[in-house]
Amino acid sequence: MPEGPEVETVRRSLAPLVVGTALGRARVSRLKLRTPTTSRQLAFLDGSVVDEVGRHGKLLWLQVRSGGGLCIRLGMTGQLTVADATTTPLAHTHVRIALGDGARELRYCDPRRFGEVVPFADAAGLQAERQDMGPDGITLDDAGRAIVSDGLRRTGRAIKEALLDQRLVAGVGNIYAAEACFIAGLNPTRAGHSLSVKEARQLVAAVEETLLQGVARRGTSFSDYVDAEGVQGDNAAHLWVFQREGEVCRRCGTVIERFVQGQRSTFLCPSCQR
DNA sequence: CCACTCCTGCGT
DNA sequence: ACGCAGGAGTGG
Repeated sequence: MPEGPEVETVRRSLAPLVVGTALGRARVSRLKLRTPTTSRQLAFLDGSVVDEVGRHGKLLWLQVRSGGGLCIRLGMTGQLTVADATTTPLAHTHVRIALGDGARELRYCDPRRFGEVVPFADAAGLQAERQDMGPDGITLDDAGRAIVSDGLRRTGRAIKEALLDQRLVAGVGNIYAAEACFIAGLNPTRAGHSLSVKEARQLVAAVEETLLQGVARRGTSFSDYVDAEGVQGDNAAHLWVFQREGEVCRRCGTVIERFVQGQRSTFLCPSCQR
């Protein structure tokens, strides 16, 4: 569920709740996440103070003073929240880590268990988790923009599938890939190498625009997604095409179409997108 | 490149 | 009962 903007919203809402706070004991359920993690593996965090909450693409991490920490990938249904420790956790809460004096705790809930909570020992360990990711789409600089637009023009893949590849640009998922293609006026099935230089640049600009809009609206919530305080985002009401099959294009009035591309749903306006 | 897999839950 | 869901890896 969560893409870059949702993860960034979690990061921003989580940071003030945990930075400068000591982590306590971690409790992990027996049900396995995509990468299994045990309470034992998280024991080294007990007593360390959180220095930073970071993000690159859809990867989120908490770094403690020793330089170690915790990487979190939210998968499709992950929620990372801070809650009063006396409240009953949601079903499918797999990890609970006490905060400060223990009145509150950090909770990772993930019904489908496609996400993961993985410890890292030091800066090199964190770097290893970030290994194969391209530049972060929310914080692109000129060099990053060039890497992404050049990468698009070099691939024979369909542009929407290319945008979903985290090695090209990190943080774009199924919602924002479809939205970026709409904003750029490009059919998602266009091959990357069919793009002119200008079209590739427009697509990169559209990726940035849609991701930044998502952040500004605190994420897109259809069902599961909430920030660290349990608050939903407002972006769903502002989408151009995603999940709007059969509705009319907000720009031209043509009926939005849905089809399957790379085993994922894609949406487009057949008249705005060529 | 494609199909399939890991899971649960919800809407039709 | 079935199709579908915001992710990502694997194996053919």
